[in-house]
Amino acid sequence: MSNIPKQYAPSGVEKKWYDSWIENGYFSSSPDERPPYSMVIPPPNVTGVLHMGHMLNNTIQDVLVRRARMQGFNTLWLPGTDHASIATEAKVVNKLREEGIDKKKLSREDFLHHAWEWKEKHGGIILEQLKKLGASCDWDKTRFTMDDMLSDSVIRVFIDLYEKGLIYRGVRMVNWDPKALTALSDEEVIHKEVQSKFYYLSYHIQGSEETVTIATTRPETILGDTAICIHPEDDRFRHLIGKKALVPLINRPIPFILDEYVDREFGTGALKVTPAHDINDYNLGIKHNLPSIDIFNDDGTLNEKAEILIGEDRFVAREKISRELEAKGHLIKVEEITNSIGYSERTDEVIEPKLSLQWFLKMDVLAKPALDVVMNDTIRFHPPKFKNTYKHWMENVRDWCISRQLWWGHRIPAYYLPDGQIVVAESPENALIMAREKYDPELKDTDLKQDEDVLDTWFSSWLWPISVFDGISKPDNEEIRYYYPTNDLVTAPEILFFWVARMIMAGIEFRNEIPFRNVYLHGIVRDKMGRKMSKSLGNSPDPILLMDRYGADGVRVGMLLCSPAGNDLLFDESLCEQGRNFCNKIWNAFRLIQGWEVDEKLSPSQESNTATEWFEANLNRNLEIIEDHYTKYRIADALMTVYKLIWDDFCSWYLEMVKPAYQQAIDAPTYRKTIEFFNKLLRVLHPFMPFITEEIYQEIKNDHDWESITIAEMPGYEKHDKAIIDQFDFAKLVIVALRNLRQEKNIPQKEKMDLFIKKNHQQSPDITFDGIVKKLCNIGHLDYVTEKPSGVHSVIVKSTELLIPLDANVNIQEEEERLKAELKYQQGFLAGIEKKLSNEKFVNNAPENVVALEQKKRQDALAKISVIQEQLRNLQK
RNA sequence: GGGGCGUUAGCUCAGUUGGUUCAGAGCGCAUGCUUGACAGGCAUGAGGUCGGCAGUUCGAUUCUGCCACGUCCCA
Repeated sequence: MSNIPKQYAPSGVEKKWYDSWIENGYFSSSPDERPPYSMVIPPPNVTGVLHMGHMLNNTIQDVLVRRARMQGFNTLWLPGTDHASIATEAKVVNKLREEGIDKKKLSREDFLHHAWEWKEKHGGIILEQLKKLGASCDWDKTRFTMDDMLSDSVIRVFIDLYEKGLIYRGVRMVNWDPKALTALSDEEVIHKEVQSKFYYLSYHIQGSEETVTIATTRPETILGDTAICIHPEDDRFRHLIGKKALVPLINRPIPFILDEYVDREFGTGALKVTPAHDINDYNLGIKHNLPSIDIFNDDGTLNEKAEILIGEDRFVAREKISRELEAKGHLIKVEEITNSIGYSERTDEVIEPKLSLQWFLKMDVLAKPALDVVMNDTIRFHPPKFKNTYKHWMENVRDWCISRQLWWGHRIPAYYLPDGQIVVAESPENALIMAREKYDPELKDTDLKQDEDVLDTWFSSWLWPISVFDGISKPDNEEIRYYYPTNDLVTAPEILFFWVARMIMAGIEFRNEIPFRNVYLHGIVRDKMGRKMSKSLGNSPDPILLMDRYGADGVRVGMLLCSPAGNDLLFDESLCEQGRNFCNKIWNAFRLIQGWEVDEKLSPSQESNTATEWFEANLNRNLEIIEDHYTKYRIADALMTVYKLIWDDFCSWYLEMVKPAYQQAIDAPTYRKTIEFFNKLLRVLHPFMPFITEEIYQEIKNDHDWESITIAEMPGYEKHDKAIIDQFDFAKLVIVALRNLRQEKNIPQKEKMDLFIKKNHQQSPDITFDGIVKKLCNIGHLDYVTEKPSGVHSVIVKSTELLIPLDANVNIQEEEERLKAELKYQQGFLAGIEKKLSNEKFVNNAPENVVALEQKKRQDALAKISVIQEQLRNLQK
């Protein structure tokens, strides 16, 4: 034993086995006659580095995949990354700026050259990091959303949807990011409550001395005002109908309109209407046929339509115009209010609602079937509570703005003719052919101009489970037919709509089949104070350092222990410590067993036979429980069950039962049984802790076993004997009671003691575990008695009395108090049951078994009471 | 303002059709353990009116309603 270190050292072990797994191709998959188990990774951004969210997400996936592999499925976990238009373009632009290069001066081709260079250099970091975690992906199948195969799919899908009339181009109010200079989808806008100023401004009425006061948080937008709206039933403003107000500073006359949209209680009850810069005003503008004056440039500065403050940034303009309004007497007062402001998810810039010509995908047709398959459990969400959230979103879905004013991404395959006609085709050549056929046979290639914009990144991600198998372009290829639909998807609820919902839509639309059967939604990793982990707070541990410190196995356990499905998890490094300690526990069980000397001539003792019989039954019972947890996607519970099975049942109970005395040998049958148990336990544990289980498996496996635990068979549960488990549960109570007594009476474990057992109420002794009780409690003589001897201390377990002769005098008074308290509790308990049983309504209405149960409880209580009473009488003798 | 989700031990969470001595787990905490697998360990123990108030029921942590608090989404 001396040559095995006392503490498990993961560092060398993990690299060694990961390399070996890859070398042997255990994670590679190609279609064959076995049933498939497939899963696609939620592709991380190429800009990303591994954070705690990835750790959790990928640990869960790896657990599912490794288990499926051991269950004999042909398992494919397909890895990859997405191109992250906005984030990547921002990174590349910044990098170029640091090198003194201005993006605007580059051609599209040159810029893309830089972007690809950046991607090749940094884009694979995160996947490399996942290997350290032990991720059992098929790396040969690694995909990227801008690979040719996947890009083709995106373009084909765009064309298909355009031809179906689901994609259209239109002017809409979009969320404009003036920093990234692109439109964003609704989902990319984060609303925050902020303190704002509420400016009360008075407008002169044309041809009158009168004024009207409106309130706004954005005084600079008055320059785009085209009406003032009042409630039709608001008497305060009735006399103004038909007159015109003058926009301060520029004196543009604008009409009054009537609409019930106005909240009479809010502000002054008169609402300025700026259709170009507010979504609600925009809708009012359409309804009342108002002109729309867009006063902003794309970068958020004012343009010539504003008439004044041209070229100023919107926030500078706000300050300047408020001072000028005040100087000219238009500013009545300023209030502080909190309101909700939209920010760009990527750049944190305040979103400017902006009218703009964009490409949209109609959602209603696609959403309907995608909602149905979730509501009728064709696709199951785990936990199912997210069905509600999903439903709510799908029933209120709005058209998806899919164009982005960027270069990095899939360029929209729309081509404009000189007269503004549009053709949509997969290549410029095809576009030209189509344009000639449809519009003008004389057209030349230089007459066509391709749309400058690219598609939203999610417009490629939504195809991911299909496009990674080339299932769009080659719908009948072997891989897509074999691996699709995938089995499970593991992701976070925050991208339920961004991604999950859209994948479901795409699956149904393009394959007429759901993309996955189960969606496991895990929470967000937060710090232990409940704050989201972020770079700026610096509260996120570096996963790589964590794995160096605690081992990948330890960190995996740490992640999983705090991650019940669907809940956010408060991560604490001490959880990894717990994982590491668990490794050590297993390691030392290995040391113990490895150190045993085996004697082939010995036959097993009665205790060892009982122990193996019990553990076998107990193991199977736990395998059944674990199976049930997996079925319900309760990964944390499955792990905790294994954890307790190994630590408590195997190490603390079983090994202590069969452990030979100091410097004694163990008999061969018990030894072999113990190795067999250990082997099974390692296999059950392997999906959670792949490295240490392989390390030990390789040491204890037999010649006929699988060459690696990664491809070994996952133990299934067998029918087991429940009786012996119950017998042991009682023995356990006895052992704990005796240990407790030793501690109370200060009797060292080393000191042998004798034990008399008195069964009551005609119960006959069950001696199955007596040998084990003697061994674990260091009992000298164990005898059954019918009368209580004198000078013994007694402990009651159920209705059995344990009687221990003690040298020291028994403290009668203390004993009496203890018994009286116990008696009181039991009598109270009995009274409750009696009350229930004497209630006719209960006896008549409750199911038979419940009533029977209460009667049994009464019997037990009565029995126990009589034992206590007898003891009290004996004490007083 | 509208909606979703949640509130159980000091912390993080289980509790599966209302009924077992059912109020649980892990961690933490307390007390005691130095030879012989493991102090990254062993043993024992203490902690909760199941957010509040009503209701349904023979019986509610579990079902219903209202309220409070937290959190997320939408406007």
